[in-house]
Amino acid sequence: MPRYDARRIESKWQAFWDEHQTFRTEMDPARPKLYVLDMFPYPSGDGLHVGHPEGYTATDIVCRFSRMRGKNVLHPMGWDAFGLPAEEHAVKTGTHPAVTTKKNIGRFREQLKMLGFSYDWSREISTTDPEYYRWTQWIFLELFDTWYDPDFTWTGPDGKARTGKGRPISELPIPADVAEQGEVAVRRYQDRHRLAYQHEAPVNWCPKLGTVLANEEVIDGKSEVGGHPVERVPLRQWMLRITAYADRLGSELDDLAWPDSIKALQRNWIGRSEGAEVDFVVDGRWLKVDGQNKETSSSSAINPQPSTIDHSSTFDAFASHREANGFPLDPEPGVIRVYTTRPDTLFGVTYMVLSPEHALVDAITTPGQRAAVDIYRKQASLKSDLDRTDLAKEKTGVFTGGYAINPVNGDRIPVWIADYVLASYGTGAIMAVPAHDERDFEFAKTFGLPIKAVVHPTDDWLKQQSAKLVDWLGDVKHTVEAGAARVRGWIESLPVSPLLKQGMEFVEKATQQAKPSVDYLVGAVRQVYLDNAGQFATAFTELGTAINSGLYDGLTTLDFKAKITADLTKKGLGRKAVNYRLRDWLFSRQRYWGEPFPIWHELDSQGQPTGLLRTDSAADLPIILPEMEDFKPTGTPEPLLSKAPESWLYKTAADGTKLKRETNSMPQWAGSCWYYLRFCDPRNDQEFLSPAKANYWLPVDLYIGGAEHAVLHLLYARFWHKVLFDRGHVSVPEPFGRLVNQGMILGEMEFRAYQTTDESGGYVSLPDVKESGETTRDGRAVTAVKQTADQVEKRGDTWVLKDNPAIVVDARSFKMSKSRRNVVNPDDVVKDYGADALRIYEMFMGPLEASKPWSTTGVEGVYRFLGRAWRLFVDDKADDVALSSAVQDVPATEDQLRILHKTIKAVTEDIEKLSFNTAISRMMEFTNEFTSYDVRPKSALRDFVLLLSPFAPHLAEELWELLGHSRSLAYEPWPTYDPALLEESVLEIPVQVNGKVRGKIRVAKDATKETIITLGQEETNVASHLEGKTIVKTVYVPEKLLNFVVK
RNA sequence: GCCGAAGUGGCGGAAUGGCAGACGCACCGGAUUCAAAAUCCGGCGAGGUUCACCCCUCGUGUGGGUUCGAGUCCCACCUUCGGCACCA
Repeated sequence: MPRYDARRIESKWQAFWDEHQTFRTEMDPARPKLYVLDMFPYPSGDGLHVGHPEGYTATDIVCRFSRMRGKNVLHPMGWDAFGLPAEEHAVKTGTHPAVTTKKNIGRFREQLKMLGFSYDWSREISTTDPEYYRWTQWIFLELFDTWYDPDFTWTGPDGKARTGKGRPISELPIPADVAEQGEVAVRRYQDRHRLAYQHEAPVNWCPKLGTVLANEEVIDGKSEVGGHPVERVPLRQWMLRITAYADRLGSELDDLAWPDSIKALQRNWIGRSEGAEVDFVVDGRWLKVDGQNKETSSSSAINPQPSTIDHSSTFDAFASHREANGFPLDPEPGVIRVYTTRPDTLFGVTYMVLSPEHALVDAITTPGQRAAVDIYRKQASLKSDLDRTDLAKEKTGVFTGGYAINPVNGDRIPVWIADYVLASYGTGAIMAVPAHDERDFEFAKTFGLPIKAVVHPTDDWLKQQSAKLVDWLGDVKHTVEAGAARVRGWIESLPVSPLLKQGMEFVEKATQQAKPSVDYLVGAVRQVYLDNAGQFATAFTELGTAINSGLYDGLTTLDFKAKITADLTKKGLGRKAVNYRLRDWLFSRQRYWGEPFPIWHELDSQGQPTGLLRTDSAADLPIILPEMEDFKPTGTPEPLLSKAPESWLYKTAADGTKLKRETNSMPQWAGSCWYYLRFCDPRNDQEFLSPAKANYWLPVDLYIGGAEHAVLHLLYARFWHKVLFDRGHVSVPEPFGRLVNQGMILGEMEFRAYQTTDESGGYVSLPDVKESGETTRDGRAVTAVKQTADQVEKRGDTWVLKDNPAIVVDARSFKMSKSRRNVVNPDDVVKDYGADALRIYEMFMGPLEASKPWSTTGVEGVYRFLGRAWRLFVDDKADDVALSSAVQDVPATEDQLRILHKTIKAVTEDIEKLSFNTAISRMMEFTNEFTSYDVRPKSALRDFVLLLSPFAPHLAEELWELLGHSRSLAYEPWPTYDPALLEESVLEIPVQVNGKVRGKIRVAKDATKETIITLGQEETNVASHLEGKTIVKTVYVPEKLLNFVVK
């Protein structure tokens, strides 16, 4: 009984592919290449998840298809194997992370082979392999050896002209005053300019656990394990200067064949904004001595005497100095530099805010305010980023007592500190324009600061603000005849704000003169706005026309911005500036299981670091992780590697300098940033990648993976790639030409009814349950109880309990998770239905990019399809596996050829579009049709096997062998279709009357339009709809449709 | 709040502006079988009408619009999901 036996067939062909190295790939300049890549998996101890095979099957189909179309396909797989879980396992059990990792990789590899993916396994790599991380360290040295020259113009090997380039540190110009100070000063100067540099940055230190935590281990300010409080403590860190590349990372997205949504996500993350930097001199802090500016003495700063200082002369001195000397690279002491995207609102500045960490805070604070300022700064420093944003929406801040001078009009502006201004963005200081910025508006309202409108709002905005007035306009119109008194009474009856009241009074006046209209209302609201913009609920932050801005009045926002930026530049008081939301990349971790840095710290005679660095040479690489047995945290924020053996930690250089090794390790991103490069040349022990292979294989033509990597991994990899590009190691500017994000596979649909937890245990309808799902709207605790599909039914748009239709239940699919116990294990699916069924099911579920819920019965459906395909060839009632007698060497009939060629066309085009679900349904249709034939031409079935092979490769190879072939079909030419065979000799044309189908006619393919129209009119049902009407127009779409328009 | 994606039968989904619901699941009926499983054949949006075939009305989140014709294009809105969130 040779039923379709997936297990037998699949293990047979997996062994065959392994033995014959069917998918081994070599570079071949004579053939076109295709590089198809899956996102690098982390080999977790849980093994493969059903989400993995989704993207992997998609790429595998493309690869198998492309090989058959003559492409030289690179399709590799490897392991992103450094990372926390293996290390945590080591802390718990003492098992070395390398051991755990090796075991997990073994399991993953076995599972992937079980699914029949056509990887070139000879290229397998793991980031944890010293022969791999040797080159990760080498790339770090390249980053360390590079500085970014933003003004360098050049044309790359891609033929595109660029401004800005990563250049060798040896080419960094050293300013004369630095050079004068000697070699140490020069080295420190260079270190400040490298793409890899050191910086004090906060880490998540958890005193209770005695360890530093990664960001993903911190949830809501508490440790993920144990829920202990986490502190932010500053620690010396390695940073990568990704911000230098922010502009190119943004602009070079344009040419990539990536989903627009992912591009938008990256642009959003980079967050480029254009504006201006403007300098405000602090009142009383500018003294001109002998033509040179000099800060007033610190004593006068502490004891300023505003009464004796003529602040206009402060500003005059400052302004004339700037007029002569221009805008300096860094502001002078006593000058606050702000960044703004709205320089057109400079006339509306009513206060300024420094971030609590700003360097000028101390100097500017007056004695009277010092205590308050110090307390506030202390509080701000204890708050985590989270406290500063989510939890604390209320604006807080303290006045410093100091003032600065507005450069456009000489106004004296109070300077505050507040934590809504971030030290790490822009210049860490802002000019506040409460009338036209939402945050400033809230702050000003909280602290009673003036709000001065300098942009005339649009009518649309005024209308919106007066939405209630506009709504009532209709009533006003109707009541106007009744007289102003009645309007007045009506106004009095409303719960009005001062704004409304004033607006209404205006309306009332208007009604006495003419018919009221929206224009009157807008006029009223405008009047109120100009009178006091602070009365409104929100600030006007859109573009408008300048008011209260001196000579600039009447300019549009855009014109104003351009003009004032130019004017400020001329006076040396400001300049155009660009800022990014993107921050530099914190590149070090305090962990064991990561790549060691190839860096040494010089020590002085006391054994203390001098701050000077040395690197290992490329020849010293790899720097192997030290052997350690104890992976317990150090108990301090010190990295775990500081517990490494002395011999690993220390050495003495040839010149006698004592050196200590860097004890931070690299983050998991490091290895996954460049693995796609190594796959091109995985065993090269001379270079990270040979230029010939790079030129042949790069870029990756198709990259498929989950959207969770849409921002970080893809941005980091692009950044490294661009540095390697600038340094001449790769010749294409972008790593991934085409990117596709697979959607998430959710658990099976669940129905859940809510029940109260008290003894009554009554059901509660879904709308009565709070969004948290824990209590009802009136506060009773509830719990969700799973219902089976036959306990519920659909009523209208909602699902309800069959027994109690008043109770609406929750019907949805959830993300698969261990805690929810809805995880589907691919091993089980393969055991029950086979790898081919799993592959086809995952592709048949829906569009690749969409999220979709798992369905076990759906797997059974495609399994049945494979059984049908099998029985197309094999008589399952025979004793042996042999071709069915229905399969014969006869020519295919016209109908059969048409079906076959339609299928070839559809499947080919669908694979090209990555529309696998529709390709599969076309093959199902073919199978259904051919099942009904008692005689099945071998030639047609042969082509069908080839079409099926990318989707169900095991079954296809087996059938191919049954058809009498001795070689694998992996490199058989892909079937082609003959357009002439697609056409039917008789067409069926739907006939519409006024756009509604009223009948169908069958006509010969070559029938004339006239014949078709006549036949259409004669069709019985059509004729009945035409009766008594006049045809005013006849629309005929050739071979598609006929439509009569009648009256 | 901002940005992005998506709303089509009981379910997953299909449809270059041209017959809405291909294909699959579930369900129903029939054949085969001693019986069942498996398999094969057929039906399957809602309502009306009809012995039946037919035919009619409604129907792609809501409301408008463009068009001979809209799931598809335009405008406004609602809901769900994902991302960002004091970025000046």
